Amino acid sequence: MTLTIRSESAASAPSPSDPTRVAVSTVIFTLRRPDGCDLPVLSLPLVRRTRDPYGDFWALPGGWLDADEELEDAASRTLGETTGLAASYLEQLYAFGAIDRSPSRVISIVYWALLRSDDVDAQLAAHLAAGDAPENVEWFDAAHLPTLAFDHNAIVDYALWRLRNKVGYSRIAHGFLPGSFTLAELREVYEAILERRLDPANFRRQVEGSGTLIPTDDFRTGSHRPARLYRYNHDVELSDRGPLGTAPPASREQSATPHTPKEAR
Amino acid sequence: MTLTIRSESAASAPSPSDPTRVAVSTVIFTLRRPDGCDLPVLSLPLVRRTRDPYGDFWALPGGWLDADEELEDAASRTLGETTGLAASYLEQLYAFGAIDRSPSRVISIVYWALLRSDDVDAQLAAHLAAGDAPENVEWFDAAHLPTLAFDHNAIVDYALWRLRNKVGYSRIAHGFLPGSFTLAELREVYEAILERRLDPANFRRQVEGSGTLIPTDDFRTGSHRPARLYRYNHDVELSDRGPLGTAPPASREQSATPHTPKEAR
DNA sequence: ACAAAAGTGTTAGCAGTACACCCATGC
DNA sequence: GCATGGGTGTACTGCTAACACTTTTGT
Repeated sequence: MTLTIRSESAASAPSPSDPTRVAVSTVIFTLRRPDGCDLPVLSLPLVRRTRDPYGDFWALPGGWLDADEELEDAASRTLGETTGLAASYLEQLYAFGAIDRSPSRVISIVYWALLRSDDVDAQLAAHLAAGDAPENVEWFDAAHLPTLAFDHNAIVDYALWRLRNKVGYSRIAHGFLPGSFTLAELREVYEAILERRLDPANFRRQVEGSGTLIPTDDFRTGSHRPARLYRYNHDVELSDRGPLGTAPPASREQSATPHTPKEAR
Repeated sequence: MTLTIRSESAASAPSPSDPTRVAVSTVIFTLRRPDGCDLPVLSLPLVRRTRDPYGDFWALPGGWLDADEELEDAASRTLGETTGLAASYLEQLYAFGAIDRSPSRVISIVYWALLRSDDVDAQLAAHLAAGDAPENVEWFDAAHLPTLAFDHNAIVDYALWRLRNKVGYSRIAHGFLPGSFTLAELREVYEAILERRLDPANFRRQVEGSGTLIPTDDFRTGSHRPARLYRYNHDVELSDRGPLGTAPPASREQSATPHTPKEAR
């Protein structure tokens, strides 16, 4: 007698009444400088839920996965709908599917993203000027979140852990910055993420020696001695995500191109 | 005018005719010593598909996610159905959901697992003795796979990358070994995974200094000078998976407890 | 002139590597 | 005895942390 083993989708499909649904959510990080404070802090946008379950709770931006939509596109879409911006970095975080995380069975495929600080500031200023700020979206300090809907607190914790880890062996810190920046600005990003001061001298040597930065001929002036501006060297792509790194939709375009926010339907 | 932004499951559920289905597959690694060869090689079990799409192709073990089944349980279940064993290590790898990866939309949440070599050898010997070896399951050398069904070749590549990475900063190598083992056996595991020889002297110092091993009073005899047996120190759990590390089902029980393979239905 | 940030130099310590060497056992 | 793997000692190298120091600007 021999075993008969099933492989994926070899057997009949699940019954159509299967209530398992797939959602895509995104933990969106940026760095914001609180008025008066010297060090920027990690912030993320949250959406206030309008109905049960968890009505009135804050939740991660997200939505149901469209049948003909790539996972990463769904993350980009909801990110754009929430912030009106395009991410400078986007990566899958984890698939959360515990049975009890929602009254009905929901599999959430969660992404995490970075937004350039200047993009965010510009968008907020524009909303302020036009008076059309979305009223159910708010930016929160990542270190002081309220109780969120579902398991979203745990999800943010995990995303923070990944960010802090990844900043050590990859160059994602550039995701918060515009095309050119000073070493002090880059160091400030690292300090905000890692929550500790770094030696300017050693930081300079490390990052200069890594070959990931190209010095420009421009300088940032304004206070004290002018600082040279650098830009990211796109030639060196370290194998951050292994074989997945370059394979998926290489939408490594311009992060400066803001989405057109979809207005209320 | 204000934007109305949806958060996950705030809006109405997708139409019930939505054909998106969720599957769970697992890349299962073990180390097998090819007859005569001195160095063990990474191997994984594959399942031959019996129907289209990709009929007769080899594929990763997996199946549809049951509505009332945790993701990790689904991985354990199909792993047990395929091998008759329980994994010594199990972790989520990635959620693959490209639209064109299957004729119908399938989201595959893929796990990766380790099996103890001695468990696998015992199971194979038992099947040989009883003559009930499953005919549609076969072990393949991870370095020389045929063309697999769906995107499973890319998935295995990614799993291999994760394994090779993780062996550097965590102690998953023990997942291949029984409760007690010599340093040479542990080193052999590292050498097989990393595909390069390691200096025995330096390897000893590194692993002894890490505090992850506890020396026992037993020795492995048989050839030349007896070698001390060590066992894994379960007290030191390095934060492999961050906040997710200890939270999920802490089924860190005995890997020696083999599943009862479910026979053909 | 002075404060403050940009940028350079120097040193100590630590981890990884290479390799020479002794120890204990089976044959 | 001798081959073989177990186990120890030691020197070298490269990276990091710490910190003294020079340079260049705004005020």
